[in-house]
Amino acid sequence: MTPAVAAPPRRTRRGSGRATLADVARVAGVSAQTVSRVLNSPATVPEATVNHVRAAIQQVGYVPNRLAGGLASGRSRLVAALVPAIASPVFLETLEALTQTLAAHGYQLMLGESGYDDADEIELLENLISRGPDGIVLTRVLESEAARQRLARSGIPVVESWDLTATPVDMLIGFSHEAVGARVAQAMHERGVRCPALITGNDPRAQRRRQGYAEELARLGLLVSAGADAMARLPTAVVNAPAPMGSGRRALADLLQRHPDIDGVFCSTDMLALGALIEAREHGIAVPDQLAVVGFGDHVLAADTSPALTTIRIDGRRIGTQAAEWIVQRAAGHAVSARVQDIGFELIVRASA
Amino acid sequence: MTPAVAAPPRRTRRGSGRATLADVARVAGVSAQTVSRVLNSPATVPEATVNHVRAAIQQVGYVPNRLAGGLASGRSRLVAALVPAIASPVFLETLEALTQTLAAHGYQLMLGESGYDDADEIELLENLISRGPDGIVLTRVLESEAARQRLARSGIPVVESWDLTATPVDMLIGFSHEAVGARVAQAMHERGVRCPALITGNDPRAQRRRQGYAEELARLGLLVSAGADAMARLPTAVVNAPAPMGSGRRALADLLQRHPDIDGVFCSTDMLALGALIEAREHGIAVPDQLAVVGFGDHVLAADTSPALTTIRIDGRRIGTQAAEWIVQRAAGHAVSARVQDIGFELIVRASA
DNA sequence: CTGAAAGCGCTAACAT
DNA sequence: ATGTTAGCGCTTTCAG
Repeated sequence: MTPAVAAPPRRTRRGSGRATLADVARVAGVSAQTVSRVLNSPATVPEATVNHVRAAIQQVGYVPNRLAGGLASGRSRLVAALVPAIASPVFLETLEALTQTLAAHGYQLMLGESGYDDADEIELLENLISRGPDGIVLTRVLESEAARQRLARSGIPVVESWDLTATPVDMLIGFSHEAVGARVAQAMHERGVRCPALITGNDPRAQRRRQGYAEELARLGLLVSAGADAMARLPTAVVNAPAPMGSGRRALADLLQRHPDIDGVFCSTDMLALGALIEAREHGIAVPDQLAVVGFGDHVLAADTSPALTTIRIDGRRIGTQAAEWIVQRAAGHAVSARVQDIGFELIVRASA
Repeated sequence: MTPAVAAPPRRTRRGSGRATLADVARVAGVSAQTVSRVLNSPATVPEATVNHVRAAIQQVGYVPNRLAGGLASGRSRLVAALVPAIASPVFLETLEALTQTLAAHGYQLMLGESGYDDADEIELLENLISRGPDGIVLTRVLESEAARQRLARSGIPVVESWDLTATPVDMLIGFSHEAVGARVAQAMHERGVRCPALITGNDPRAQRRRQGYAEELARLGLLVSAGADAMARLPTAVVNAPAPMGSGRRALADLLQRHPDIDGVFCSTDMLALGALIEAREHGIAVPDQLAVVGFGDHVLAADTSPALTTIRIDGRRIGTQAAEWIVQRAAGHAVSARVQDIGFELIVRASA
């Protein structure tokens, strides 16, 4: 009897049970490396080998583990998106275009919700960064300096969007909210509105539209009351964002009471504008003849209200598509041609103004 | 001169440049394992060590790499959600609750868009699975057998939702679409509707609501035309899903032409119901006196239309929260108490019916 | 064109 | 209570 030789202590950690590259390699009779090449750069492998390996992949039902791939390559093919509120419809087109474009390139979207305050923003960013995303898309510009620095330091490609700023962290695609306000002011003027008013949410970007609107109205001589500060002279109702339709109704009722002679109102979202339309009808005020109403966002309902809503349209899909393409390019090591893009906006003239 | 000894070939691969566990360990003068424990199970480490290590973490600005952690532990703390269409508002509350609940447990959501056809479903699932999610949430039940098997085989916890089925892949939370239809039929009956009609999308679940509605109406003796097939006897307009409001307007116009005497209409979405409300007004038909209108979904606008919309409310947030909790429990190795949950629905009676 | 070795950053298993 | 070792499954690097 041969003396029993103690087997070396075996630390066993069994894997997931799923087939691995090595399993495929064994079946195909090649090295793991070759299988990896077939998967990632088939052009560098002879066609016969490619086919042979692909058959083995099928046979063992291999699904790559991209966590492992990401760890080894430093490219996770994951992109993080941060939105203020998922349930808000504004960014849906952007999210959708982002997801679709990323998917077309083999990337996957991770979704984070930041809320409207900056409080936990850093923590959330940290959490997303810990997943090693190849890019981060924000549907706003970063305001907190801490968050800006944190992101800049991370070296991860960042796209800020839905706004413009002189100091983007990295890439930027959006439009000028001040210009939107000014454009609506001009439209009011062209329509012959004499006493324009405003219903607006209290979020920073709506406030910037408010400013552009008030200043352009002042320039056009459409602010009747006296004073240097255009915003103070404009009949205005401010509501909490995100504002439901009911807020628009109450806001218009309030405005009409305080300023019975208003004959035009710019609403900072279509939702508010819908409320205004309904409230106007209740008051027997004809839209657009007695009151011109302009919204913002070109909500799906805007074309179907009666009267149909005149509004500002932003190409949210384009923002998502461009953000995705920038990030994919960067991840592929290519430089991005333009890092800042102003996509403007469009005034959609319908019946309400 | 000492003979030059060839240095052993050095395969160098520099990492990301970010601080690692080992860096923290070096600074703190402990092993990497201890740092890991401080991060993942601080209760097992003396407080003094915890504080000491935390200071080192701060000092080097360490952010864990969860790709690596996920690979090593087999738990990615990533959950995949698959929705038919991101831009559709129906699942937003669910998505939001899901994201929030997962975030509270340190998990992150990956979002996938399946479209309304099953074509690329498997491919998309494969893609998500390759990321090693700790769970998959579907806002539907899986219909394709291939996809069901694929998921069952994967061993990943799966939650199907927004529907019920006798054969869930794994966990299930939803409600009966047939029961919704039947409940609306009863409501029509209680209101004294004599000639009920239907405007419906052509998606499978709307069709099941249609069936429940038609059968209950037949039982109540509210289908005037003769025949055995309840669905065939119900005045119905079918539109393509996802249906915009305009489809509802056209559908009602069409119905009124074909069946001038209808006095109640169930719309398979609130969006269609809004269109019906508007079209009724154009025709000078009083809602609810001449025409009762019931929607589905309790859209944010439903309470603010005039007249306010009677509709069916589904607790989408609850679905998201429960799905997240189930998956987190499973990932923690706990068994889940109930694998199937019927959350029912609520008829919200407002002015339109 | 193909393969072997090394290592991505972390955690599980074992040992002290 | 803490450390050591051996992977997780893949890709990069280098050698043929």
